[in-house]
Amino acid sequence: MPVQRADARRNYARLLAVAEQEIAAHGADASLEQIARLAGVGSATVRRHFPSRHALLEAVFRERIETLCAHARNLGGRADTRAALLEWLSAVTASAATIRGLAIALIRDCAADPAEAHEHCASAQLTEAGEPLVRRATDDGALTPGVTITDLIMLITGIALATEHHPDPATEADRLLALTVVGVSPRQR
Amino acid sequence: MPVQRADARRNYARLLAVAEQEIAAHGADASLEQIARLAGVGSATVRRHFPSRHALLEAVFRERIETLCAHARNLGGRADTRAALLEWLSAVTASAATIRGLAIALIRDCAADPAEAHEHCASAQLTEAGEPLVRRATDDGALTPGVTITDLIMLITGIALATEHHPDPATEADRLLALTVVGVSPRQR
DNA sequence: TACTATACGGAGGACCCCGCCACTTAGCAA
DNA sequence: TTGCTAAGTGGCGGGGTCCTCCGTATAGTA
Repeated sequence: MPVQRADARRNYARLLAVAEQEIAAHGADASLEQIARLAGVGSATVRRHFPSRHALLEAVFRERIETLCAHARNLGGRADTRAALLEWLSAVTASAATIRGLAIALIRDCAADPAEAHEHCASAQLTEAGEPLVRRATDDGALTPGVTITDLIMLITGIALATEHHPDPATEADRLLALTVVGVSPRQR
Repeated sequence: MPVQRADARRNYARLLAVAEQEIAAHGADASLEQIARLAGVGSATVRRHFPSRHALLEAVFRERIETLCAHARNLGGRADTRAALLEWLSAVTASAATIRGLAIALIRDCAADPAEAHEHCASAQLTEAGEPLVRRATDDGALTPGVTITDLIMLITGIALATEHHPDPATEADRLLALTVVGVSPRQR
């Protein structure tokens, strides 16, 4: 198969740039039509490059997801496994709460079209990257047994969604994450 | 002002019944047009009785919200303030996770049209009803100081949203709530 | 330069939300 | 019972989106 044509690549890049702005401005259900208009292409071209809205979201957030995964890998060597996990969770929360549409993309692709790129979708990538941190923390006794990386990511995306309409999503999300980590009940002895 | 006309009341009731089914079937953004069609009325009639989609959601979930509020009041006399609060939180979680659209309605009306019935919207009602439970638990030292009823409701709606696409939302949501209450880290010491 | 697969844009159908306006009808009064 | 009137209704048109299909332009190659 020959490589993509030059104009196709150009359009792809322009769409991605425009989409990022539009999603930041209007959330995960920004108008695809509007994105096409701003990028100066026909609406069919959008659908050609991104078959589904979800595909577009994944593409827009890919870099950020990869950064988070790299962050997790970097933390893999830390001696303090609990601190490492918490730092990463905090970073993920910050991204999910700050970048509009990311949280929705994360929950949606759990239940996206089945058998459709289910290996390297955003949430799967995060799960895979975070899993070692969770495992090490659990082995150290720094994490309640039974808590999975999936649980943690679900909690984070939930927090991000719930704080989306808050005046200051980032700090509120971080607060809620802290509560979740420590627990809502005080240490009883 | 004269009371509503009989036909208006009839249409209202039919719309409410149809809307409940449609929202259960298709989520919070079910088609208003379709609801009108199924109820056998014009689409304008829907908008007349429910000026906004959010108004419709509130109306559909009102009974359930009131039940939850009553539940909270009933628990107000319990000696074990911690158990009372937890029971109520669990009940709210179950509703939010089970009844499709409820969680979305709850977060949306936090940031709904400002100055618009902000007193008796669903989330405000829940907040008001749950507040005494939280206060009593805090006074008893059964709740980490600084945790507010708003925090708890946000966490719950977040959990409900995040588990929406799970095969078994109710149990998963309850699991996550339990984690949140206890905290993700094991008791140290 | 000529050809062809690749990529494109726009038209058209289906759906939805929304506001407007002429018409129907419930409920009251004579 | 009969009329009246305002509350209530339904449908239409405008504007928007998503999505598919198809004729056309063009990048890359021979």
